[in-house]
Amino acid sequence: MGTDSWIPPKVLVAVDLLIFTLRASQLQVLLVERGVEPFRGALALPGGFLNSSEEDLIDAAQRELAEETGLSWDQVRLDQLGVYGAPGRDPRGRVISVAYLAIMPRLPEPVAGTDAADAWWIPTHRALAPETSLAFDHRQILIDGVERARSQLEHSALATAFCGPMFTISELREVYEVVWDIRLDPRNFYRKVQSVPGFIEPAGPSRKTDKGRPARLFRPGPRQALDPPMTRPGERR
Amino acid sequence: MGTDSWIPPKVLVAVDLLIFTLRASQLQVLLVERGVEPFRGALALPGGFLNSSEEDLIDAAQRELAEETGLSWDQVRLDQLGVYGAPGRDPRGRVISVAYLAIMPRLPEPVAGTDAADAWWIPTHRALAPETSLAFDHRQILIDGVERARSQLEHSALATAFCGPMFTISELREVYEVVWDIRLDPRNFYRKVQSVPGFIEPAGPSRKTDKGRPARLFRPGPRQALDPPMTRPGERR
DNA sequence: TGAATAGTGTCTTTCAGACAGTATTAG
DNA sequence: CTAATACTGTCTGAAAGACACTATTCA
Repeated sequence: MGTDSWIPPKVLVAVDLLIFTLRASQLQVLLVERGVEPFRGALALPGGFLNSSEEDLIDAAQRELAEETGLSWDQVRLDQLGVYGAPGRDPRGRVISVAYLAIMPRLPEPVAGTDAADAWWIPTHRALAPETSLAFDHRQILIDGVERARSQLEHSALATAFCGPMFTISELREVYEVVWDIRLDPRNFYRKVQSVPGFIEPAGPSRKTDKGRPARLFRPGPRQALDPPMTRPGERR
Repeated sequence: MGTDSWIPPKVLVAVDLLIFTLRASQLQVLLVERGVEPFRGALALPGGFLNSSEEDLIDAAQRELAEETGLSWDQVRLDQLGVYGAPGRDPRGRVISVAYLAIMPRLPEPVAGTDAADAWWIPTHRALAPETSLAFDHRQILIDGVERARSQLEHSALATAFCGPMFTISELREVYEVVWDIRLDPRNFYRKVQSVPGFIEPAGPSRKTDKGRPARLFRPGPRQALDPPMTRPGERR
């Protein structure tokens, strides 16, 4: 349209990571303190620009994930959350950012990042509190990511990603209770979760201890899409 | 990391549109014939590059939508489907494409595009048939878009977007039947759809004619998220 | 022993699906 | 009238939620 001399603009492309985990019975997100302008000193999602014109987006996300957490490829599933590309979102110029969602199993240690001495787990409710200011449009990305995680618990086996390779049904129930911010009946949950084919599988006759009677251990099953879905109470009606 | 002289790469950004509608009891998608290389002569999704560094992504999508269909802003809802940015997807160089999903009401006329004498409605099953070749990775985008539309029918009021401002419950049912490719019991659907609060509202005492008894007219209700959701049969168990 | 958590059985309510039957139009 | 579609009523089976009960551990 118009003259032949028009040339489409090129823009910078970044990837940002929403890394969620469960700590202290809270949904927490990994945030870094920015060491450079803009937003120096503010909290932000870990991320960065593409390394080269040949780097795939998902590869860039996995590279950032490895840099921040030490976890690499096939240990953590990355889901594309969306693109954030409003013209004014980065004061340095036009940058569009592709956000990825990652879930990490509950870990007792702080972060254990490689070059991430400036990274912390922050409860999402605190990260989203009015007094916390996040760089760029990362507050909106975080809001969208929490909502995505909540939704994914219903229809996918995402919840098991919050647990280790072995877990009890109580631990799995805590994932739902924390992310959805509700209480679930342990007995109904117990049977419900086992009735979904392929969701979880018994993991040997082993057991585990905590406070009362030892619980059976399970591992994630083969199914990614849950059918029938886990129904979120309070959403109905 | 590394030297200070490293400069992140800039890439071209495109928007591509998945425009769906219902025609002849089929889910159809608007495709254009490419007039230039690469993929000259092949079918492709309508789309194009950002106009300028200051253009917002959604604005670019709406601009393309207006160019292809004449429909503008607030007439059609656009949902971001995702980013497609594999390094080799465009032979011209690195291009990442943001795909948007749009639903248009059923229209009797062909296309009525402005500059789109080379645009056609194609049934999705034909566009996805092995003998049809689509440019770039547009086949994958189409696959993802169809799946997104199917999923959205369950949890959102997207189905009403396929209808005009007034519709009968039979027309709404046809949307579900076509997109999900199933048959639904008209009587159960009739009550189910009215029991979801805010989904549809009676639109005056008016009526409409087709073949048998005239049907009441409805209009879209205020709710975007459906609760309880419409359940897709065949998905359960 | 009691406290705490794991796991089972069972009842009730709710809702999706099946389907008979009535209402209103065109021909 | 018949054919066709719109709409209503009712039954049934499956699943969600409530909750009593038993099992197994620790202190």
